[in-house]
Amino acid sequence: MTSADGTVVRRSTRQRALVRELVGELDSLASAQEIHAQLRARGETVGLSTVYRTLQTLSEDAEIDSVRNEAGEVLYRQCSPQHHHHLVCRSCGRTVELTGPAVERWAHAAAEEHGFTDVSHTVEIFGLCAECSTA
Amino acid sequence: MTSADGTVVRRSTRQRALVRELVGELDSLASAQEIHAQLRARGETVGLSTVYRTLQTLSEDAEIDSVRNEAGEVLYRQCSPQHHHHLVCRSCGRTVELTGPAVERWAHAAAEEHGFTDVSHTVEIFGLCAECSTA
DNA sequence: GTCATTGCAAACGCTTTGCATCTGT
DNA sequence: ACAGATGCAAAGCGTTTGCAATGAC
Repeated sequence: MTSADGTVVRRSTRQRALVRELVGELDSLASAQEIHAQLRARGETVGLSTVYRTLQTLSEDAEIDSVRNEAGEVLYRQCSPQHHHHLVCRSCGRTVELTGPAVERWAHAAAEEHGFTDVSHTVEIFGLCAECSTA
Repeated sequence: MTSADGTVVRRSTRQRALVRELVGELDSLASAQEIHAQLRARGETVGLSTVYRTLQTLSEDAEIDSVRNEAGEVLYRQCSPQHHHHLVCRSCGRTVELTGPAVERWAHAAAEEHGFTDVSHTVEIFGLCAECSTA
């Protein structure tokens, strides 16, 4: 349901707190399955579907970011509130946040030039980080 | 296997020709399933797995481009040989090719600055095209 | 007490693969 | 004839969902 101001009501449960906490500690993008595995590794008992559902709602509520990797998996991470993009290591998942006003401008200019409205864009850079390059 | 110069050998079959032809006629991105459906609609008999495999090899051979949409499906389209990006209409699927040397430079510079190697990037702009905006 | 949330197992949708057959070379 | 290509059905894989039980409010 939704409360008076239109905000969706979310109950605070043990599972939700666990997922939020773990995502907050991440220093790289992680899939729902990895997050679930890490929680279980800590001895916590959380259902996989609960992790999926929680990550979805957290993402909807803009508490966390989600991107799709080249393999089609959805990866999550808690990020800075401002708009930005990611530099992602294909091997270890480490991420670096990038802000690129130039890219934003380019995207909007290109879109408007072709009469497009309601523009959004995706920019992801994948590569091997320094560590994974040498390993 | 591979021929002397390392190029992968591809036999020219009826199915391969059909897929290549249909993709060549596309004016928007299409999934393997859509391509398969269109071929069948024309009365052609091609197996779905053959379409998948053919699109993969065409993509490997750089004859066609592939991108993953927000739903996680892989979409294909025949494109100009040079590196470029897409401006895609969320409503009708129409695409416009964009070349943005500035973006390429930005992506590579950002990656190298952080010690990343073997860099690739994805830049997709989604919006509503002029027609779909007014409709 | 209500109703969101949970957890399991089953279902889903896209894609890949095993394997016997077919076919380009 | 050899080895790639095909097509079917089955498997894979990440993700979603139905449903009864649980727990937050």
